[in-house]
Amino acid sequence: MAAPNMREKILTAAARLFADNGYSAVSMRRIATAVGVTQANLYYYFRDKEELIRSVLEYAFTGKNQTFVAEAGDAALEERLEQAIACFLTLLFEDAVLAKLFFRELMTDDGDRLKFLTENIFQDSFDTLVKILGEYLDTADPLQAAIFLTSTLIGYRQFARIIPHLHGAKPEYVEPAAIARHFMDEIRKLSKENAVSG
Amino acid sequence: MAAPNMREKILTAAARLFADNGYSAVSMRRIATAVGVTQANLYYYFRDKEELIRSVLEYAFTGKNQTFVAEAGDAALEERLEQAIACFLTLLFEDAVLAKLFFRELMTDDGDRLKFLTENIFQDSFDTLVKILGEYLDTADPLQAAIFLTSTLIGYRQFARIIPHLHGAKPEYVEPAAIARHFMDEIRKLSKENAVSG
DNA sequence: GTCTATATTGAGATAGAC
DNA sequence: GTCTATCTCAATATAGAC
Repeated sequence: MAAPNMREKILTAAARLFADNGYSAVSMRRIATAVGVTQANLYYYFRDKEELIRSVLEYAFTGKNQTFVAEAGDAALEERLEQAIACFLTLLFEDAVLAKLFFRELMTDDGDRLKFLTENIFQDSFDTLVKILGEYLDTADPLQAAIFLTSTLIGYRQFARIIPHLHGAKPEYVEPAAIARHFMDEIRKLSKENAVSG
Repeated sequence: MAAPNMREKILTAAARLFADNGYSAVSMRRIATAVGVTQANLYYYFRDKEELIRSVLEYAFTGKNQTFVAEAGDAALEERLEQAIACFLTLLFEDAVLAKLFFRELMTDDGDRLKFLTENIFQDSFDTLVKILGEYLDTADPLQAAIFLTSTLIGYRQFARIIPHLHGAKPEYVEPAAIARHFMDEIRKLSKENAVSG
C-alpha cells in the first residue's frame, strides 16, 4: 500500500490522542493502531516520540493565527471587535483538538514552547486587539485590557467544563455565539461612547 | 524508621510531581524516590496508582473551598467582592501545585471528576459570588456575570504563562494584587451605582 | 514504505523477609 | 512499616526482510 500523506494521517491521529490523553499517556503503539499501521512504521516518519510531539504541535498551531487576524478586516471598530471575539471563541469551542493541545501547552514550564505558542497563536492577533481596544475603550492601558479580554475567553473555555455541573446553569451559557453576544453587551458599556467620565 | 504522617509525605510529593508533569508521566518509583522510600512501600499506603491519584486530588482540593468563601464576611458589598477576587487570584497564583492540579482536572473528560471539582472547589464560593453580583451589578443575569468573572480569573492565571512573552508586557501584569485592583476598577464601572441606565 | 521480530528499558504490582 | 527481590507487561526504539 502506498502512503499518500501518511505523515499527515499520523499527525492527525496523534493530535487527537495527545489532546485527549496527554503526551506521555499515549503510546506510539496506540497512535499506530489508530492510523492502521504498525508501531515501527511511525519511526520511518519521525525519529522518536519527542519529534512526533513537536511535529504535532507545529501542525496543529501553525496558521491558526492568521485566520483569527484576517477576520478583523476594515469594518467598523465595534464590529471588528465582535468578530474577533466570536472568531476566537468559535476556534476554542469548535476545534476541540486544537483547544486541548493549546491548554496542555499552557501547562508546560518549557520557555521555548511557551514562546512558540505565543508567536504562533497570539502575538499577531493580540497586537491587532490592543489597537482596536485602544481606540474603542475608555482605558489608559489597552494592553492590559486586551489581556483581560483574552483571559476571559480562554478562561471561559476552561470553565465551560465546570459550568454544566453548577446549580442553575443553562445550556446557552456554553454556546460560543451566545457568549460572544453577552460579552459584547458588557464591553459596550465600557466603550468611550458610553463611559461615565471621571 | 517509624512513619509519622508518611501518608501525607507521599501525598505532598506526589501532588507536586503530578502537578508539574501530569499523572501518567510520573512513576511510582519517582514519587518513592522523592519521599525517600522504596517504590514497594507506596503500596502499603495506596492500593494502586489510581488510588494514589484520587487521594492526591482529595488531599489537594478538600477545604480550599471554605477558605475562599470565609473571606467574604459581612463587610460592604464592594469590599466583599474585592476580597473574593483577590482571594481567588492569590490562591491561583501562590499555590502553584493546587493551580496546576486544578487545570489538569479541567482537561479530563471524566464527568465524576469534574463534578467532584465543582462541588469541592466552586459550588459554595460560586453561589456566594452570584448573590453578591446580583446585588452589586446592573445585570439581569447574575449567574452569567459570575461565570464571566470566574472565567476571567481562571483564564488570567492560564494566560499569565503567555503574558511575559508578549511584546510590551510589564511585570505587574502578572501580579495578583495588581490584577485584582485593576479588575475591580473595571467592574466598578458596571455597578448599579455607575451604570448608564438603558 | 511497511512489515516482523526483537533488544532493552522502565513501568505497575506482589511476595515474603525483617 | 519498610525492605529486597522478582514477576509481568508495556513502552521506546532498532535491525533487517520484503
